[in-house]
Amino acid sequence: MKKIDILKKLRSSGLRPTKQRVEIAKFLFEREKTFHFTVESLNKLLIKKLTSKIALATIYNTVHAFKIAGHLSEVEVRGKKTYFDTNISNHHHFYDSETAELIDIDANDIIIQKIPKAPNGKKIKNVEVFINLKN
Amino acid sequence: MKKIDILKKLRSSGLRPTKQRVEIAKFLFEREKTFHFTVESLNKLLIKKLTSKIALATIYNTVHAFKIAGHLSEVEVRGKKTYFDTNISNHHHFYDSETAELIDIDANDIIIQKIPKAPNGKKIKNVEVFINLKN
DNA sequence: AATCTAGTTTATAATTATTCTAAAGTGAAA
DNA sequence: TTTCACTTTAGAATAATTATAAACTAGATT
Ligand SMILES: [Mn+2]
Ligand SMILES: [Mn+2]
Ligand SMILES: [Zn+2]
Ligand SMILES: [Zn+2]
Repeated sequence: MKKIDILKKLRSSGLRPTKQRVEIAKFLFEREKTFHFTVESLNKLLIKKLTSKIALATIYNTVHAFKIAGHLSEVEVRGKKTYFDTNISNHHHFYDSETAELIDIDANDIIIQKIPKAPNGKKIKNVEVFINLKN
Repeated sequence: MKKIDILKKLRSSGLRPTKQRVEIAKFLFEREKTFHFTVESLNKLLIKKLTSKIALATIYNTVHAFKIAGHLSEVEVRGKKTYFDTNISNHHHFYDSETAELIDIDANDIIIQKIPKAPNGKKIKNVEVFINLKN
């Protein structure tokens, strides 16, 4: 992912490209594979990577803006912390509760044959499949 | 659900049948249909139904004990509060974010035709399907 | 370049769901 | 009745998140 794309992600999220935001955006989006994280885990990784630390509030604000702009999605995981996902396409997850780790499942790797119709007056927005793992 | 079953639920959860616990258990389990709730919503309903109010800590403790004993299950819903479910069988949910309401889907009403195999050394514990609704 | 200003970062406070604590209450058994 | 382990309860503690407000910065304007 090029610098110009990083700047585009920031601007399309209504964020001016400050030093902190560029660091966060580069860390999130300059990678090949999906990245699943909580604000806490992201913060720890940023501390390891950077020389100066970024205030938690800035990380919360930036992540939130990316989520609103659709550059990050939120994954519902049992527990108190919110999980975010750099994969914003429609997809599913394995969840390994031993390691608290999420693993992507491509939408095409799950085929649902039968599904009930939505309740009266409602439509289906999306279908999320969550596969819990054990050892 | 008979009084004897209520007492059985309490005892099998390691709880002595006190006045408060019996009230909570009757409210949760003496009903035909599935009941989805948060501790906050349960508390509000109990206040309406009962003359004396039960301490929040008692509600938390009792619900937690029922969950540990397997008499309640926990449903993962986007948001900060924990949702509980009197339906402890394997099943799925519609979620209406407008009303913050869960609706049960019988396990037999969803058939998954294709599913990826679990990662190395792991097995599938269970599969949860969550269908988000819109208007 | 110096100035200006809206937007930003940060430390800290506030909020909220949940859990903990410790003091007072209860009830079955001795 | 007395006892004592178990309970309830109000309030304190905790943890994730959001809000606040003062100091700072990036760009735009002179
Ligand atoms: Mn969660
Ligand atoms: Mn949740
Ligand atoms: Zn994902
Ligand atoms: Zn249910």
